[in-house]
Amino acid sequence: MFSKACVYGLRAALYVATLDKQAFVPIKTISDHLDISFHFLTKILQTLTQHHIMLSYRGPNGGIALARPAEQINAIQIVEAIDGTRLFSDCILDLPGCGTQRPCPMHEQWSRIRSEMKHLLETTTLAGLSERISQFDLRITADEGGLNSPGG
Amino acid sequence: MFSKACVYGLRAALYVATLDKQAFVPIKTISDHLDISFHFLTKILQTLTQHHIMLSYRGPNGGIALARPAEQINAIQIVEAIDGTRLFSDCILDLPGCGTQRPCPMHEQWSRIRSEMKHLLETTTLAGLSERISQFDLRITADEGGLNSPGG
DNA sequence: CCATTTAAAGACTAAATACTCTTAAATCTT
DNA sequence: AAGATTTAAGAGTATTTAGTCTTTAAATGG
Repeated sequence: MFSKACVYGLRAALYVATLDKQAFVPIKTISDHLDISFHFLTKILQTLTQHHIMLSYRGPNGGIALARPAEQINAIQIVEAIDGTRLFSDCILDLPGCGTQRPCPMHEQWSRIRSEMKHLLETTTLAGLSERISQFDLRITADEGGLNSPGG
Repeated sequence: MFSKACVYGLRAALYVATLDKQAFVPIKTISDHLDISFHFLTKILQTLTQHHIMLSYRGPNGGIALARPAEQINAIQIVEAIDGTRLFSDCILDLPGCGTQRPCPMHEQWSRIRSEMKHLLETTTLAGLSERISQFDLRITADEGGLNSPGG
């Protein structure tokens, strides 16, 4: 579905959102918590800062932070920054120029699914996800329990 | 979304369905029409014959054919044969064991989309697609017009 | 100014995907 | 039996994605 980089980007951004601090969070802290390769995550977050979704700051007390309130960052911004927009535009049979003018036989049906997928990602904000996490003790790590569990 | 192999497999199976013949169609014919690498397509169709979705026959007048009526082959059978079932089971945040028991914060919403996607592929038969193609002169090739256009 | 902490940048390696090529095996025609 | 046609099988190559490692640059604190 999404690339690994995209999934890691989503998880990392969401993790920062759950901390709900003004301070910069070191990437090492995030990579440790989410069990993602530090160097790989650094690259992914570089992309997000280049797309003005996150801010970075070097040196002691540096790290990364959300570029704006979590209410104003939605999943699709992250997905499109990392994986591009092709997922939401390409024909499922990969035919160039497929559209209402010259549709493939699955165009109509697939467009519907794609729109719903896009709509979901557009209406899913980091704030919403973060709230859901704290409310139901959901998890964004690969470990056993929720964020508030021992070890989490 | 789907791998190239999967997309080619779908296109090839659909192409065979549109021919609506009992005869075996040489893979070369299909690869020429759909502009897919012959050797690559051969491998993909091998997978489909191994999954009993298509039949193959060697030698002159040989080729491949649908293993059963086009009404009984749906898109999901082809997708799962080539790309596996992970697309319809994996967590969107790639968390192991994500499910109703230990959901990730997107689990509920994503499951809905995934179900719709799966349902669409389950109810999309080669017969249905084939009918749509002939009815509206839709295309499964990368060329300009529909199947009945000059050159098609 | 120097050591330390942090991200940025870029080269490098590994694995997965997307092909290509060669040989073998089955089948048909003559 | 010989030769042509076709898929099967498997090795080989290319490209993309994933991940590692090293060096550089920015910022802080002493």
